[in-house]
Amino acid sequence: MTKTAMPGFSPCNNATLRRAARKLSRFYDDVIAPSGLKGTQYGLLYQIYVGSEPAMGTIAEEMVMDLSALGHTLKPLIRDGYIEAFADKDDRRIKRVRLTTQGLAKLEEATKLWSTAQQRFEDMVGRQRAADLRAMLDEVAELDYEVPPAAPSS
Amino acid sequence: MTKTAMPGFSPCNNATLRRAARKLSRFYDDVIAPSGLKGTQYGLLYQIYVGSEPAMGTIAEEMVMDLSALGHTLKPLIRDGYIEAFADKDDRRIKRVRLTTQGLAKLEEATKLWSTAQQRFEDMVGRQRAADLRAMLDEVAELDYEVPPAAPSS
DNA sequence: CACAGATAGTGGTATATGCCACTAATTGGA
DNA sequence: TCCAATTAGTGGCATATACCACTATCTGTG
Repeated sequence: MTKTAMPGFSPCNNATLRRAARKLSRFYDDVIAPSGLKGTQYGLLYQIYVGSEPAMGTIAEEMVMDLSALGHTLKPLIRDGYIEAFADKDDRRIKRVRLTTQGLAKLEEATKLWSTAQQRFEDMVGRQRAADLRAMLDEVAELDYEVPPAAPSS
Repeated sequence: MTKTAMPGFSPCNNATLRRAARKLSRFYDDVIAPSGLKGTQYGLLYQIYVGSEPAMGTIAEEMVMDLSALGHTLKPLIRDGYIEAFADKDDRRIKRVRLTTQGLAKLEEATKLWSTAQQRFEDMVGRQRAADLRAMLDEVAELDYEVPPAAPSS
């Protein structure tokens, strides 16, 4: 292996993406912090808000998140009274969630903070470039990767 | 608040970035899995490899990662014998790390797998677009956000 | 030299996320 | 109708990551 001096950070798309995510998350987290929410939690509340009492599986799919991970992440929000869960009327396997009154208030409070973070970020990179970046990232999140089986012999 | 139908996933740059990171990480993780490493661990081994017995603080800075987070992440790799730590000769506060023989072998093994993931990803989005994306993400990771103090009165 | 202040890491705690094994509920046949 | 296969979530466990409080070192200055 050769130790080549790299332009930028690393040629690895994954490492680069994660690195940027760490940095940007910290920024949004810092700005949203006064509300008591983390950026991820804000996003989750928002996603639940825009959905119509979405099922957990639906949210997981939209957020490209593992279902069990979503369950774990939801817990603090339920514990703090921002979200409530209930079984679907027709299919009791399905668990739906909605914001509580308190959750909606918290979302509105956090949205004000979020706006300043969003604004500041877009002021720095440019509104259009931010939109382009999001489009590219949406695409990455939607790709159909098909991991090749290790032994496709069978 | 108005529930507007959004193009793409969410207008939030942070949520979009994290979502893409989840998806891409799972892909790289899956491909690298046969080596027993996670994508993040691979990236860390690589970073240590290209550095010259880097100090933890240096790695944390390069990876835009919290120092304590790095410490936690390093533990399994040390436990498994891929990395070893030692105190800097001149400043005993500084802890440096290097790959063990085993760690180097593992890095080489994982690099073969990583290449297929990297290749497949770039085949899907295009080599140039991937490079553009990385450049944009590098920029995001390097931005100087300056969170405004809540009470800038002083 | 002594000490206040700055630096580098550690450990604890909490959220973020994923995989796996398992349970509950539903559904599609035979 | 009844059971095998499928679907939706849960709980346990492990890594990823952050912040905070604390310890161990250095360093600059009187």
